[in-house]
Amino acid sequence: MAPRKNFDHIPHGLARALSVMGEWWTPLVVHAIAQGHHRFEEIQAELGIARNILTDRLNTVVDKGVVEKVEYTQRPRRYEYRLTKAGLELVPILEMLEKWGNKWNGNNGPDDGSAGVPARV
Amino acid sequence: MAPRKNFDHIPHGLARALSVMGEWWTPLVVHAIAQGHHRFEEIQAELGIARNILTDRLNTVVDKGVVEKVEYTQRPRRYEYRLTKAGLELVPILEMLEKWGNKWNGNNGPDDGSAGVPARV
DNA sequence: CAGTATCCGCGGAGATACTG
DNA sequence: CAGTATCTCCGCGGATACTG
Repeated sequence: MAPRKNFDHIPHGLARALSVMGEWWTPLVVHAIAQGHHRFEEIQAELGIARNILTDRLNTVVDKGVVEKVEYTQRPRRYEYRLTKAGLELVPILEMLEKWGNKWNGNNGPDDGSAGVPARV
Repeated sequence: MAPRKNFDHIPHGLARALSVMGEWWTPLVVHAIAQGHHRFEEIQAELGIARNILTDRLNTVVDKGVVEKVEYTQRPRRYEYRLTKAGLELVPILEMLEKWGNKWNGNNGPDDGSAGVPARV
């Protein structure tokens, strides 16, 4: 059934948080914004995400209350994206995740060190 | 293209970590194991995940070096799943995520409080 | 009990072209 | 510059039946 599942029986906000993570671009977008990339093209260039998807993720993230649009000129209506409080609080978590990712680069090797996945990508 | 993307230009372990998160069941599986559910059926029952997907996620997670299979009887070869060091280090992060999810229950409401996503499902 | 095998739907993501 | 609109691909996930 893919996301949007019935998480009810899972007694965790984790599931809720993961409904955000389900779209794996979302945290990257949040991270990019946290890095100071506030405009559409900036984020797009930074991440190399498809434009339509970026629009979509931005909506998601605004919807979730993690990011808000701030008008920065109104002649041609232009917005930039800023983290909300919720978004800001997500950042350190993303950073921990990042550190974790760097440390165990997708693989730790149970005990021999040879082990699995040699960087799938 | 979905996961397995070319994350190379994204200078973060975050992307790496997210390749694990891409499958949104993965963290839930890790969490379930951390909770003390070490056997297939336990995890399956706990999460309500489809069996084939569970097999798949379990493989992913073993592959990533987050979980390891431990044989607990060899007459009928039976394994249980235990977190590796990498897996253990992931747990507190999941917990932060969980707290975050609980706090901002998928929405904070930019300023009105009515806002978005009222539990999509 | 612990998986494996099939079949299928949905939606996330990519590429690209177009608009204000 | 900041999106929107289309179209397609494909992998995640669900359901279910089968095997050791």
